[in-house]
Amino acid sequence: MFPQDPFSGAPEALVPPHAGAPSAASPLLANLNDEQLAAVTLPAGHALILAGAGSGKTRVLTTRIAWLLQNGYATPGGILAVTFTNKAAKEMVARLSAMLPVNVRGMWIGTFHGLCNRLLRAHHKAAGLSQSFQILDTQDQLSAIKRLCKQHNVDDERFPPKQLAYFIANCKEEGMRPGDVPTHDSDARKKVEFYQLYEEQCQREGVVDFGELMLRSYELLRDNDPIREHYQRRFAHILVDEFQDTNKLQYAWLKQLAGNEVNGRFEARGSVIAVGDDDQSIYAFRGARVGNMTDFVREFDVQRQIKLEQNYRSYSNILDSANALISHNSRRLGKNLRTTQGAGEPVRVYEASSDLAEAQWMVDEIKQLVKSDGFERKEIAVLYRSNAQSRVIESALFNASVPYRVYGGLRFFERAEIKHALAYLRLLENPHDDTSFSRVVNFPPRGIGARSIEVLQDAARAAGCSLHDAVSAVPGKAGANLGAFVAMVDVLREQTQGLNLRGIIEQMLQSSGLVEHFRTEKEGADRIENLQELVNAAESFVTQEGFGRDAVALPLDEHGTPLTQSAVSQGIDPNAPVLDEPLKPAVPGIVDIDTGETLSPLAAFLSHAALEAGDNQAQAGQDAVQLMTVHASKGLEFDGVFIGGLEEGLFPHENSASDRDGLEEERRLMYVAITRARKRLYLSHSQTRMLHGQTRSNPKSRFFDELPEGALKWITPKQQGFGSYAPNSGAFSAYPSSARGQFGFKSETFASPPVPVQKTAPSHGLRAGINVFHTKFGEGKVLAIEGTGDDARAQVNFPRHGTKWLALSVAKLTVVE
DNA sequence: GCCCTATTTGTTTTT
DNA sequence: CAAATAGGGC
Repeated sequence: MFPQDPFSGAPEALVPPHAGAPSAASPLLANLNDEQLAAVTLPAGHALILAGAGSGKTRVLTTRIAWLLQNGYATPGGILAVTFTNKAAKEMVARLSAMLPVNVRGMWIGTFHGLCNRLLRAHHKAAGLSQSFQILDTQDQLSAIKRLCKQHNVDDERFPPKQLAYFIANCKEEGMRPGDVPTHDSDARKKVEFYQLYEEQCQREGVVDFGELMLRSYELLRDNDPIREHYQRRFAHILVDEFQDTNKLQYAWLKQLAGNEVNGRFEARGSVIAVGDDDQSIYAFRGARVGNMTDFVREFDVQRQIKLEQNYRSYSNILDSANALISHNSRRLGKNLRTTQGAGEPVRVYEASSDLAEAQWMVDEIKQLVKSDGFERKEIAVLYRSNAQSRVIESALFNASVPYRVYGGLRFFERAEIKHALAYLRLLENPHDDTSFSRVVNFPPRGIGARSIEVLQDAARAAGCSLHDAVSAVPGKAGANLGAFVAMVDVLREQTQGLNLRGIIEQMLQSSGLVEHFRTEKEGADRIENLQELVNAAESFVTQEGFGRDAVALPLDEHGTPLTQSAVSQGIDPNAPVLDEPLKPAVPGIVDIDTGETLSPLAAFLSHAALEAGDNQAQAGQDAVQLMTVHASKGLEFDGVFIGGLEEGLFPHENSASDRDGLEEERRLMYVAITRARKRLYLSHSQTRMLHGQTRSNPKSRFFDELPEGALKWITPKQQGFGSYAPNSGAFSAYPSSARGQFGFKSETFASPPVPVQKTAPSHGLRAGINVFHTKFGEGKVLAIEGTGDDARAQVNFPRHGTKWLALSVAKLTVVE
């Protein structure tokens, strides 16, 4: 029944006797349906769980882990759970700790890249890396590539840096080193050559990109028998979330952890449970391979497949629509969602005359939902295929004074000032990180221009060393300036020895001159605020998230002695599992459980910053309508969902509609969008749409033809002369009577339709400190005013777009009270 | 070395 | 239409 010895270290008797037949009624298993119960209590062995949208996938995954622990089938150290996003990983940890009083830190729960990072830090020598290697994010990678292009005079007409970055990432996802890439033509040869150069540069600088993180740890496992054996023995239970999104390399990585290839046949040791939904695979465009699901079944000789088809989310009109739509895809694993909820409201479909009218219709319906049906605004989402569509909707929502929140955009650790600060910190850890060096060598400006840097780069290349080491070879004034910079960083490194993370960052902010620089710069106020926020982020990283899942920071008893896991458990819950794993005492710094090697708090924080870009800080927490792309909505659910722009060329998108695979992915995307809705679903398309500055008119999406007529209700637009829905007829000049005022008018005067652009504003009513709204940038705070009349300019800080100078004669600014 | 203007180029996105 | 970038001028 159990082909391998899956519960390594556990006596055979502990293996549960049957699937789906738990012995005792455990509170853990309460309220699970049969399918879910079967999945949670699967016996040892590999399994594929096809989890439809809204079928309680995360719950099954976490309950499975808790069940294994509680019944002693596994110890925390024996569990590896891998997800794609930090959000999903966090969610899993949170739910798990709510279920069990177990120290979740012993478990390896995280993203693919997070776990790879952990693996590489623990075994950096075997992986050929320094322990303090830095992680390049996409931005860093691109600038590293641009630097390399310049150095080698690569023709960026023929080989745009972006394309090279894409090429390299692709090769790595396919598991190919430069030597493995086929070179048919001279272009391919050139690219591979460049790939090789890039690899050498990264190795020299001690940095790895995201793809490298995966590939390097894959190779580590593949080529190092003792390490692979160790982890294979250790991780008796491997659980993979969103399996349909794994790429080739990630699957290969999992196989390394799960077992060995013997005579061309894969023999697994541990027990792998893959959870996924082929119908929700929407990332093929970046290398995800749905085919991994069928490969998994074949190569792991999967005996058990469970389909979770019971949907707990949506009414049947919504679900029927989703089912009908997705049935038009070929090559599915086959799955049909069902619900016990009633039909619910029909799916409303609206045909608008223009994108403006469409947005206005959405706003009207949203207001209706909130007012008459008692929907919370944050339970209503507007989904669209591409980000460009959000603008009209934002503006319509704004004009109707409906609070909203847009997802997507710059995230915290991606902000320029934060990246500068991080670059300084990285130089403390690793002076040879040339990407970081280049980023801050002249920021704040210290008279080191492009010319000086060129000389330095030539010197570095000639000597085959890092920019840092080449500084002494640069003569003259340029050399002196460079020397001063390097000396500053070196002094800073000395000064911060022994300081805690907070101290290090604060000292860095001073010594680097960053704070000083932004203080003198007019737009600097909020940047300084962000830098302060970085200190806070570091602080909370150290304390609460506490070296987080990586640390062995144990709760202490009253004598300050670390508690063992079983003591912790017993102290909290008499029914808790007894897990007598010996634990190491809490130490400052991260202790890898296996190697005992420590990583400095700073190094840990830096990888955290690279691996988790942070939230895009929009005004969170408010009861606001949620705007996002369909991609971003995956995994979320809302009471009411609007899907706009359902036109040929847009959704399905023209760039994807040419081949069948592309079209099927678009259809899955639509499927994901539909299944986000719990109670109400609204679909719309428009006869005309502004795109790239041109009005285009596209026929309505073919997806409409694939939905069941019976579940739909077509709404004919109201007959309207120059009515409120006609474009440019005033739909957007009706300013709200509530909290906002048109710029240049006193708040009482809104009712009269103001013109969006106020040419002359003798007393414009703007002053530093008040909040304004801009149709593009959203809400922001006025920092300064300059000039008068037509020349008047205002400096405004927008949370999502940074600080801008806006000419008041041009910018559409509205005062927010 | 910085700032301003002309040109270009427009999916989806996480790590 | 509008953001990002490249190149020219100071």
